[in-house]
Amino acid sequence: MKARPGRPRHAPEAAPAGTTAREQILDAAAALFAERGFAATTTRLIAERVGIRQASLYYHFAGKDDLLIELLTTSVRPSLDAVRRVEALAPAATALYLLALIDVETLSRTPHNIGTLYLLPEVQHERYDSFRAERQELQDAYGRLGARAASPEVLAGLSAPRLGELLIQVTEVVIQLRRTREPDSADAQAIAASCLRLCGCPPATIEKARTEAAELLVHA
Amino acid sequence: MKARPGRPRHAPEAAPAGTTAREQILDAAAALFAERGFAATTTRLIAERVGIRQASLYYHFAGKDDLLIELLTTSVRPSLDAVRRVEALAPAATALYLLALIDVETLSRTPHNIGTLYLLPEVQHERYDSFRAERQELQDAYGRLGARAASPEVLAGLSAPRLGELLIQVTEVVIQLRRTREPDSADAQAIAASCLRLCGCPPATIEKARTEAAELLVHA
DNA sequence: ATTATCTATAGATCTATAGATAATGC
DNA sequence: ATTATCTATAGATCTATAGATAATGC
Repeated sequence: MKARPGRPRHAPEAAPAGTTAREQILDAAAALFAERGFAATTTRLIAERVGIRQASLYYHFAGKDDLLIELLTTSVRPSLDAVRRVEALAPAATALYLLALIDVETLSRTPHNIGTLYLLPEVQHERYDSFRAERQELQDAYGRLGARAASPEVLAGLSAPRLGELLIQVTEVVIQLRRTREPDSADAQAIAASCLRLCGCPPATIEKARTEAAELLVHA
Repeated sequence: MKARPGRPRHAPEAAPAGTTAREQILDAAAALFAERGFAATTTRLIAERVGIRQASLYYHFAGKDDLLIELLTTSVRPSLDAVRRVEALAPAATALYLLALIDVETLSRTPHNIGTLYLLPEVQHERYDSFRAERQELQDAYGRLGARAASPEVLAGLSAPRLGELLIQVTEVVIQLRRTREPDSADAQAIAASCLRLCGCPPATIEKARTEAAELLVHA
């Protein structure tokens, strides 16, 4: 935590004050993993961006894998926290709207579009099981909320788990979107509304959810 | 094209009859790229799967990049063909439903879940510009059809390009879905219906689109 | 003669470890 | 003395090229 002693770096440089070496490394790794993928990112590249030598990474992390694991787990956390805060709310349409909104805002503001990491092929490996399990929790929550908010005819053609897959997929459009532009709050509202629409909620319900969600956000 | 002469392979083996060496290589590369990503797939691994030596790949392809380029371009083609067949149809809801349906079925049946390749970080590189341009065409078509099918209140909050992003994102849930199970035609119908619902189409319109689309598919 | 493969290998990485060293803190 | 870095390097790749060779076709 405290960053004090130790031999100085060869590059005396631009270390943003108040960040530990660990944080600097994770940040550099996040940027590179998101941009070029995991396998194509070398430890040398990460070190260069931090301003240290390649071998110095190993003082802080046991290997490249550990970097990705840490980045992945800290990235779902905020969404799962949002689930806990939101799930008990009624009506379900409002809860779902709010979850989508928070999720999209989080993905929008995360440095280096970290959501991209979910898409890396490496994440399918069992080494990252526990991350995928957390992600599945989030998806299940979307499924439960969606099923509560959905009209009966929608549910006839779409089980809760399938709904969860669709809804999380809709919110994550923001990851793709960030590749071409900076998402704004109109994007977030549009995405959250799309979730409800996909559930078959009528316009009045969506409008109500929108205002109630805005209300709830102010009070938090 | 003809596969005849040439020194025999060291592995006398299981080459599926009627496939050229080129095709065998592309197929092996597709499977590996989809499973482990581009950078993590070595030319040796591809060659092993084909049953040839690593260096023999270079007789057929100039390098790894060319493999990915060829796989990507042949993978959007069918969807763009579907756009041309479908775009002029009326009502727009039926056209959109049909496009989504064809697209989902294509992605469902493609060997090795090739859609996964769209998600590879390498594809962001300018080397793959022309693929991304074709992909953008498809997205634009979704946007145009969606805008024609959407209710006015939906369009108030969502421009055609944004709608395109959302709709293509919804259809591509099938890529994620294939990672855990074999999608069936109920999945395809549910996804196509979700596209219309997201556009704010009322249930009656969706039902009509579904039957009309089925009708049109039989006649093709 | 032509073709499709093979063997061998150069040159360029890349990850991770071993051990030295330049700071601060006590 | 402790800490965080450094230098140096082993060992394991990986891509791509050069040139040889085992088939078929003429």
